[in-house]
Amino acid sequence: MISRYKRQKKVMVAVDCIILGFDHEELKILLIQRDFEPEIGKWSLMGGFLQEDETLDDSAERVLHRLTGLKNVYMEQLHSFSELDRDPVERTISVAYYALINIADHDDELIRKHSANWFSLKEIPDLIFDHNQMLEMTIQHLQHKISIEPVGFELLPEKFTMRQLQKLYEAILGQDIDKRNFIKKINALDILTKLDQKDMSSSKKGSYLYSFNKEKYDARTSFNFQVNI
Amino acid sequence: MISRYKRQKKVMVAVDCIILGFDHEELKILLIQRDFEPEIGKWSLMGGFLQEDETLDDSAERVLHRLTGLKNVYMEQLHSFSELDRDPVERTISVAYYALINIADHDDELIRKHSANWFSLKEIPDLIFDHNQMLEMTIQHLQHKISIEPVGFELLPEKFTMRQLQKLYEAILGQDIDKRNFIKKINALDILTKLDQKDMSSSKKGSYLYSFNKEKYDARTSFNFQVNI
DNA sequence: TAATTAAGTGTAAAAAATACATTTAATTTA
DNA sequence: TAAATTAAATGTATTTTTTACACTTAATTA
Repeated sequence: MISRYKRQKKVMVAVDCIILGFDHEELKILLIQRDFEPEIGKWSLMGGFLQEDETLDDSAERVLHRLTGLKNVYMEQLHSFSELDRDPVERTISVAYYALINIADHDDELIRKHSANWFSLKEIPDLIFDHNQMLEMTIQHLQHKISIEPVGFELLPEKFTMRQLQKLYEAILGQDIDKRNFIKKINALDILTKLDQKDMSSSKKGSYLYSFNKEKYDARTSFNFQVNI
Repeated sequence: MISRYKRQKKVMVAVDCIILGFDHEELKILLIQRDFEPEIGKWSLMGGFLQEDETLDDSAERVLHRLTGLKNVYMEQLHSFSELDRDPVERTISVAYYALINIADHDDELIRKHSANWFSLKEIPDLIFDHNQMLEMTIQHLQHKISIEPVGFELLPEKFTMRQLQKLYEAILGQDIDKRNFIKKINALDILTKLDQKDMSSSKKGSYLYSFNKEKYDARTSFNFQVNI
């Protein structure tokens, strides 16, 4: 009976990474310019093929590491894409992952080597295959995810100002938020540590720096953005 | 350069279906007893291999149809599983889908033919491979999903009572809900049509039947269970 | 020392969530 | 035929959360 498997066709499996960062109060995505066919010269997500000795998670981490030099980054599987003609060369299904990184941490050298570039979400070029669709799905997912988990901090440096945090939420949600209500809500969550340091770069007065307090977060019984019926 | 693809190994891709129904105030899952190796005799999700001429969605629909006789059912991709040894016969990645069906609609004949059975979520047997994990992930996902989309109606007959709807929410969320508050909240959503008919099977007084009103739902600007920051 | 700039702060009103118990409509039983 | 039974149907007061909205503060620069 084990021979049943033998009769089945195998397919190519790729992994594509939606790598997001936050810079100058904007969400940005890291794209590479392809130096190989098909679609040479066009912009694309960083991707790679699933190897025999790795899981999809492994594979996505490998792809991310190759472009950014980063490991142990927040990364999640998004969705698998399988339209028959999505890749014109050969039937390939692609499993998309998204990564949230502190944009300051990436390796500039590697990015240059891959002809990669950070793009603001407002000026995304035409990407190859179904990569625009993957990006759109990621943003939708992230808008939702941020209301149920504090994933935003993955995109910030360890120390950040309230303004930075608010601008990040605004960038992800695509809408302005009232400053006083935002601070009230964040404080109510009780997941930040207010530091004694100030960031002096943005104003004369300076603004206090905060850090995400994982202990406080883990101590919560629930993350209070959730919905009740 | 196109030859790059040629050097890549292909893998087996399977699709597994988590088929959920609602009966006797309980969430149930449809499992099959395997009549082939490996793990012959053990309970398992219904699955199949991705064919060359179909997308993953197509494949999942085919698998669902083979076991239930149903088409055009609510079904969504859940997650792709890829542990190296998840299938002992051969490296196989599996893309899990979940389907929500009206349990009365399935084809009994087909179910018998596949030695399939409905199991209450409280008495799930040990399943093959990582199928228990797939089921757990589905339930978690569904608990979340139901707070942002009215997917529950997929599990009910076209006409249902408020009590049925409440018991369904309770079954999915795993907690009791106050009857008055539940009705208040559902009515506030304004997505039901109250029918003139009563269901007389459950009480002497009878209880009014309702149907999901898709027009009303689509007319909403937002589904009000969502979260704000 | 006056002007500038972003940071930091509070309150009142509205909306939503929660806790909670009695009445109603029909059938069954005495 | 009256009384008992059963599940359906319904409302209100309290608490919590969300929203709208504008002035003061702390430092630097002119």
